[in-house]
Amino acid sequence: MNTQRILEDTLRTARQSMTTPRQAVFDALQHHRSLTMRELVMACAHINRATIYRNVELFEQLGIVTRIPNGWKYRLELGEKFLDHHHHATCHNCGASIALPEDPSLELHLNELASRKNFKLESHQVELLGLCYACQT
Amino acid sequence: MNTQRILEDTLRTARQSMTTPRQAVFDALQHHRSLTMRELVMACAHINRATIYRNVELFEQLGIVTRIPNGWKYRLELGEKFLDHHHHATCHNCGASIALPEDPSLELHLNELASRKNFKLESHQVELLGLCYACQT
DNA sequence: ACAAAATTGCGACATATTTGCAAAAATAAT
DNA sequence: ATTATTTTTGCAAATATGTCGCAATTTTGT
Repeated sequence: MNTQRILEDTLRTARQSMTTPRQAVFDALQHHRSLTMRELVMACAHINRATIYRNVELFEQLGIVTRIPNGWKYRLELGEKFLDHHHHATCHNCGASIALPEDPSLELHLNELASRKNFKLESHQVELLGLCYACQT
Repeated sequence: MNTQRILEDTLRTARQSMTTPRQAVFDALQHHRSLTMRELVMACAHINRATIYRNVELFEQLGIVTRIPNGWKYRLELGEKFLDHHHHATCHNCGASIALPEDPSLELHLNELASRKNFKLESHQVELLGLCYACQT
């Protein structure tokens, strides 16, 4: 099933309208792997900033978009409906955000950690911080 | 060794002065387990906001303070000089930040994940998101 | 107690995010 | 296809968060 279809279905199911700004936000994220809020606003020229913020929040609730930690800020990425679950490493020299391969055993591990505290796990974030290969010279 | 002593030694070793604002920031964090920046500013009444920001940054570099992820924001906590390394779960109903027990095998796991990508790991953040026990009713 | 060095407070600025509300667009009904 | 209803947008202003230069104050080393 193509991504456009998933987007439309997700919105319809949640009884939300499909609008030009929403399409623009989605397109920008689809074309750029990940963006900061600022970059997203620039990528969606002509669309009001407040509208973008509101739609990012909506998309996050619907699982269309995920905020990934990046230092003490965050970046935006399409959610698991579109991209496989994964984590990121942030290079604190060049700032790059590197996608890490899926690791099922890590997921199991976190599930177990949560259940030991009677915590009902719904999602999680892992961020590795250090130096990417290129910056290790 | 008591915490006050560790604080003073850490500052002295780094050739930084011990001042009233720095003591206040440290005390606030020691008494409240974790605080948002806003809460810290309120807890340190009479101390200038810019000074608090500057000292938090200094403390972070010296390992006195750590920023822990809390949704897409962060909270401040004393660092590993004072508290054992641990992660947190955030309840997205009541907002509570729950400290999780140390888990050495999780640490190993993350080290391995990093080395598979030739990434030089210096630190990491793990945040579980979901419902705390009290909010699961 | 003194001089040198480090730190603070202030006020202004920059950036990020949120809000109320009237206008515009999308959806549902006819 | 047009109209009525509901949702969403744009705007402008408010709030929040973080940063900066610099003179005044505090701390440190002698």
